[in-house]
Amino acid sequence: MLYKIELTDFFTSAFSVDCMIFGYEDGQLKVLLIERGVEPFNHYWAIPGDLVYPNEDLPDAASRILLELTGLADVPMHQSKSFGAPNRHPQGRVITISYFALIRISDFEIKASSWAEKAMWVAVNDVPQLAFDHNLILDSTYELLKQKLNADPICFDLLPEKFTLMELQQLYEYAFNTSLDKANFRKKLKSIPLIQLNESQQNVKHRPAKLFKYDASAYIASEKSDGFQFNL
Amino acid sequence: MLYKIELTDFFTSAFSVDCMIFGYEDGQLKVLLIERGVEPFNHYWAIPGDLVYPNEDLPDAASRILLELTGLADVPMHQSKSFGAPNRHPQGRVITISYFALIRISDFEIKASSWAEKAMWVAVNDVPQLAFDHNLILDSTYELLKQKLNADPICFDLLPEKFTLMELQQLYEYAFNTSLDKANFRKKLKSIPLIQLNESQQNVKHRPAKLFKYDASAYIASEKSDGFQFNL
DNA sequence: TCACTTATTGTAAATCATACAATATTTATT
DNA sequence: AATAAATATTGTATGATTTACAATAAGTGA
Repeated sequence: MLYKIELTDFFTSAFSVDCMIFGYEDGQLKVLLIERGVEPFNHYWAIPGDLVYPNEDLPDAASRILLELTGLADVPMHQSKSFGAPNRHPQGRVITISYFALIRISDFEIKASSWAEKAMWVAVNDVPQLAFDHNLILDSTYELLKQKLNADPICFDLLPEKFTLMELQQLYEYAFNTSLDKANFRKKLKSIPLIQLNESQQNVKHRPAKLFKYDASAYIASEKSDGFQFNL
Repeated sequence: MLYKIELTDFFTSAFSVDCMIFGYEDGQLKVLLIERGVEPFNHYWAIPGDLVYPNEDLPDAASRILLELTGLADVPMHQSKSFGAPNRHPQGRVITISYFALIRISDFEIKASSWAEKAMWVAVNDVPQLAFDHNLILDSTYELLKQKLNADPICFDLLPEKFTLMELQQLYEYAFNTSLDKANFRKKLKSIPLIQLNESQQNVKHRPAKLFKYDASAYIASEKSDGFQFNL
């Protein structure tokens, strides 16, 4: 490390990055939280985050947090809102830039980093009171995530590589707290390039569903509207 | 002022707010830029911005910039992205949180604040090379603005209070660089509460169009979808 | 009054959304 | 092996929305 950093240097004014890690498991959209072990807000659950290093770009700081906690690298980071109310941190002025990442829970185990022992997946509809203004950050980020789920094919980052159409539908049903018609949902999916595999679900006690893969390159190739839509 | 602030205090690490002020005039969507009078980037055009004061919340800083430059208060501020590349500011680590506001150009004159003498409205499609990473900031904010123009009825913040449907259409045509069918555009507008006034355009050398007002309270009353749409 | 220009409304075809029904395919049970 | 149960998958009819284009209306200026 090139810099010797004292806490007192940060706490005249500092910036942090908070990183919400979303995953999908057991039919629920979940976010990875950690239990704080120090004051302030000792023993509160919180969004993982850290101060930004002097020579570190913001997305790099967010990726670092993700890596330390999950061991995952090369995951796209989505910037969410920034928060800077003067008293949001009791010990000084800290502005935080929030990010979120979507990962496949099955792809990894929570890593044994310093915080990671106290990490927990929590369903987004079941989040407790968090440290600082973290409920505010999480709520507004969840709203942004929902917007992006409607606008971009990022749902596939949450699902296993091979998934059934029903799993895809249930992800949307959970995220938007709604219920969708199976037949009509499949018709909407026709606008998205999915590859049907010659494989089926295993170990279900009924007719198994076909597995599908998302064809990202085909999606990129088909240039999307990008223009006027007007859904006021 | 409660705080004595030295530049050297800010420039170990500091946060700033940049505030893009959009207006609509002469059929063009424009943004208010200022010419810098100091190094670095002396004589470059830039997005108006300032360091955030120690006890100031971020939207307040953005509103302060808007007020100083235009004399307008109580204008909703929309948060855009934050930028923090380590070398984006040659004199130190400055993370900026960007905001934008939509105003009616006709409502005001540029105020004679310290910067304001060098302020200029520039069409968003005709922005020169700017100081720092301000082109990046402006481009990503314009994208965000377009998204919001499709999702929320904020277009009316740009138009005069009384406007013709053709003016509204031309705003969208300019913003999305497209051309729209007049008849079909009006059908889309049926989903938005507009009040037709008993007034018409003045001083045009052809049949004058009827003037309309936007009925914001009626829009709020009609709860909007908020849910699943899926425009992938 | 008439030509001109733009505003405004209308209409038919195509496309998409919705609700629901029907069929298909597998597992579990007899 | 036949059948029931459960879910997957496809189909269809209706209505709503979008689209392209045409027709009509209502001002201005000569």
